[in-house]
Amino acid sequence: MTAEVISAELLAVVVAMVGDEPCVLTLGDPPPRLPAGPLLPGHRSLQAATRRWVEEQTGRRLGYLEQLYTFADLDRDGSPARTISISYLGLTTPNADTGFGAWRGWYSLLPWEDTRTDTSVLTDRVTPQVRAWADQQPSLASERRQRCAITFGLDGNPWQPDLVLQRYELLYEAGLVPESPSAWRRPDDEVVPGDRMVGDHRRVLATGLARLRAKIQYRPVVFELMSPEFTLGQLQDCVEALAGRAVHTQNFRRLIEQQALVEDTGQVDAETGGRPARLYRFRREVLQVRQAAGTKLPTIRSR
Amino acid sequence: MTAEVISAELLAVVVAMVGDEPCVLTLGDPPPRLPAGPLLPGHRSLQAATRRWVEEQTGRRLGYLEQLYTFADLDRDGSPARTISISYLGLTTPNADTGFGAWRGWYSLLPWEDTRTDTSVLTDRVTPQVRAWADQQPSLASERRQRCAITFGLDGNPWQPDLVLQRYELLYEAGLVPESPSAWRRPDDEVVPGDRMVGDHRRVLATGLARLRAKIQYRPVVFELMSPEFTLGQLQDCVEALAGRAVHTQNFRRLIEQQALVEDTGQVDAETGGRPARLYRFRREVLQVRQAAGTKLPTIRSR
DNA sequence: ACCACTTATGCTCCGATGTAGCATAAGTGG
DNA sequence: CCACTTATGCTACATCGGAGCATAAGTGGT
Repeated sequence: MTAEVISAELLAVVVAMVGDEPCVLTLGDPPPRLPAGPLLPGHRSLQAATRRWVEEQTGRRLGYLEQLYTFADLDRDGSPARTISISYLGLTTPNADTGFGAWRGWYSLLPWEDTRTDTSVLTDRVTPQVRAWADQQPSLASERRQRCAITFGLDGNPWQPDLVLQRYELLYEAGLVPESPSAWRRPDDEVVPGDRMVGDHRRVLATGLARLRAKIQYRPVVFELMSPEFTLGQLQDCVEALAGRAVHTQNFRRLIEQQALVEDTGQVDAETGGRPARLYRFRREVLQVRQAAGTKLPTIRSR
Repeated sequence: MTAEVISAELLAVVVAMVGDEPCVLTLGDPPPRLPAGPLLPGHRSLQAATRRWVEEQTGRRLGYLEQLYTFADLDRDGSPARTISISYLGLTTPNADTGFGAWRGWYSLLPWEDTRTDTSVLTDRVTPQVRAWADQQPSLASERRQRCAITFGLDGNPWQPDLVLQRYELLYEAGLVPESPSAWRRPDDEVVPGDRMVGDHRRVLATGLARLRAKIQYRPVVFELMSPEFTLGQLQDCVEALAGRAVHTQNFRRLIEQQALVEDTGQVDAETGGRPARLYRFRREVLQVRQAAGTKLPTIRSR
């Protein structure tokens, strides 16, 4: 009974805003994959190893980086040798975009998660399939219906943006994503829309998205995705893109201001298409003080 | 450049309430250690492996179990071969206590974290040492002072219960815990009180405690530590023990009731030493609905 | 029986916070 | 000059959270 021989791999979900779209850094295709690499003897720490691999494979330096989750189920891929995957979430800006790899929109990979303006993907392509799955097995129907209603916000339940992972897992279980074994060779129209990724990378992406959506509610991490100076409108767009939903503008501004998260630069951006907006800068000092207190976001406007 | 050969180990922080004391399951001594074991080929998943090892080593079945963090820094111990440690947080009740291992009070291991009634450890033994460390290097003093003030709630900053890990790490850096290399052979009175553990297990414990304190604020996990029926007073004691601080009783009750987390059993417990208390039962149904909404706790009574 | 003390429970006051909407400012392109 | 866009200021109102007062119903002691 000796310990299993194992190799460990680092997996990075690197997020940046490209225009109005939240994107993830991917390599190769099709299907695309996340930057990843094995843990080597020279690596000092897991975090350092992740930084190195991302830099080597994509030519990009990461700023913010936090550990996400460690996966090691036996059936992750077909192979008998087990790989432990330690995943990280990184945040950057797409500036100086000289690297390799492609910024791919989150919502091309998980389209049902974008409920900012158009919920037709959700209501037309996902919800019906999910409901059908629930009713498929009469003995489980009531339990499944409850679960669907909560994770997808059906039957009067609220849509909860940060249940990303629960939604993906339900779709996987239901065989509604092509990665699922039970979706083997299902035709495209019996499957939910959204580009697939290598292995379980789409699940890892969902884990990252879930974490990020949860985190922006209590830590000022949004600013890691902004350029040094920005208007409150841009900041709001960013938050809305991440959360996948619209926010009450006036309340958003008040909240940001009263928390003293930003300071006025005295400059204005006239390129807004409307009244020029003031430019602000993130007050990095608050990172010290706000270890716990965090950014609060106004809860979401009902439409 | 092949992948490093590695073994992976599961580490469990298993928590239960023994009387009024929150405890962690430990083995051996001195110094005590957390239940742990290598990942073996037969293990289906990391979580299953953790369950097995805990059961085998302590004779206890776990209920709630969630992944905490994965450690793999090169300098974790002296050895050149790297071990990846994947830590889990488990919650149980100490019922049917037939197993091996000892329930050891959190606060014998991290005494400064208990600010429920007596803060003398903190104010007499920890704060002065921490302050001294900050002032030790004039060039870093201002930065360090800020950090100390925030993590330990000095100079008007609020005490934040869930900064457990930050506090431990500061003490470690400052050489104020005997585990720290820079505390090598320091006499006991130049070190902060609290029993040490094997390796970095005390850091892992701090990670678990931090997670738990954060989590009880937004998920109804406290109930995993309660027996099936309990009074609101017992529930409050449990929360206070976990958070390490006192809570306003009336507000606590209001909060629990208005969230409909519990239901009245119709019975009473006359053993309270005062007016008999109603017995309640956790409404397991809410686990479904409350995936995100969570238990809110009233913030803390000022004394 | 009465008293001091303990825990349980009900209720109110008030300030902070969050939600929603109205109104105005200052640009753009026709 | 007008219609439209985005930015920004302000207010009314509901809800929530924090703190305290008051009462209920047990205990043990004299």
